[in-house]
Amino acid sequence: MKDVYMSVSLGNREKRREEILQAASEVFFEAGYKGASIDAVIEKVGGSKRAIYSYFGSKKELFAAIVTELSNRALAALEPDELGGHDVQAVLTDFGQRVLEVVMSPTTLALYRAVVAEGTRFPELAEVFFNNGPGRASVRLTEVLEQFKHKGQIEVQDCQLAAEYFIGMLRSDRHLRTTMGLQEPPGEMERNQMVQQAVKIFLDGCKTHRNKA
Amino acid sequence: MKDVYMSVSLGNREKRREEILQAASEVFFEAGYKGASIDAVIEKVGGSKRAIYSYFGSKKELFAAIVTELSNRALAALEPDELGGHDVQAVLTDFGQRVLEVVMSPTTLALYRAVVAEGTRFPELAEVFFNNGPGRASVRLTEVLEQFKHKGQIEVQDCQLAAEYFIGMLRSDRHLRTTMGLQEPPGEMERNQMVQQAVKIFLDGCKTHRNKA
DNA sequence: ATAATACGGTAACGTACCTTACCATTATAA
DNA sequence: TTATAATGGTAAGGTACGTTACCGTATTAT
Repeated sequence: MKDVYMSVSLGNREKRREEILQAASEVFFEAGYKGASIDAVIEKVGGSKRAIYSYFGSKKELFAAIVTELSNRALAALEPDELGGHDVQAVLTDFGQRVLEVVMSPTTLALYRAVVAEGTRFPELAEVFFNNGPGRASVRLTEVLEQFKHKGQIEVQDCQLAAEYFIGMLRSDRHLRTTMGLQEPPGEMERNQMVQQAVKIFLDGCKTHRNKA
Repeated sequence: MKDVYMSVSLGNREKRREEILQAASEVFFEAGYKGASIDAVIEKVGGSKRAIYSYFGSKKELFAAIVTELSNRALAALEPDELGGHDVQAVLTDFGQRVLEVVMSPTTLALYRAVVAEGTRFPELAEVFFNNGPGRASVRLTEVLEQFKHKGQIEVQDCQLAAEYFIGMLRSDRHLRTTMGLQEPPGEMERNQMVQQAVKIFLDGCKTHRNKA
């Protein structure tokens, strides 16, 4: 009996915590850290402030929980990096599509806004977000590029810089506009076009070549 | 006498307005829109709240004035686009250095943070910032690329996309880290390296070429 | 069934802050 | 010099919000 009650109790507790976190993230993402109020969270999820303060200790910790836990989930979508192909172009295309999908997802965009806004006041959160998201991606791509470099398929001075540049191309102004709410995130078709162009420039460059390899 | 008094009075008024704007921008950039208080501005610049409300009508308008006026100034540094060279590489390098200098300047970074943070709540400001800054840059670069394309010096499908990608490379993860306060802005030497690599990849690509043009 | 315990809701405390009404002080014109 | 207008400072109104104290309720073990 005890076990059952315990597990049910814990399950509910977990579930409730999750509900609060979800509602809170919506409020924080919409209003910003300072603009968000505990009352608004309660209005969304029901219950009382007392609950929030028992699950999370303070507004600050609630925000921290949102950023760290949502960052971890966003990371997950980028983690299963098989990338086992042998063709540079195919690997880059696949990787690019995945990056773009993650980066342009509403949750990631909201997280990005929040972290940029509060990064200077919550440096630990900025680090968590960066290491889980963009950092992880560029580290992984750097490794991949190193491999191709050793195999002689690409020529590049600094693989890390190159990796960051490839990802930077993908982000580009489109990400900026989307972040600022000036444009909707691209759909799958558009994302594919973006990736294709990026891969092409990244591999072949723009300069006119008389003798193609 | 009247003229003198008038001009002095107006000059002071302009000067005072500028002082308030300066102090206010520091406060807003440090604390964020919601976190900034008129009292904090007064503590920095002296005088009384009454003054702020007579120069600007409200907190919102004060913020709007900061974003629009500082955006305009940031633009100025990117405006004198001679770019008259005939060598693609030289033109891109020059352009890249200027972009990077502007983009990584403390003021631009602070503006960027503020606009990303509040963009969804102040869409007009996001538009002003974008059109004065990043938008202007990519429009200008697009024109330049079109020229080189017609001259046959570069091959590229979509010049606008290419332009955005070049600028995206320059921004890259470094801009992200700097924006979030995880890293200091690059110095001139580092910026030059960044530009150099970006130009190289943008023009030549990374793929190994057996027959160089 | 009853005592003990944890959980959740209400209400209040204290603070911070935008905004404005009111007053003093200074500048301007006759 | 004196009347008038405008500018700048003080203080208060009104609201919003993070946090916690207090109390009722439900849950658990004897």
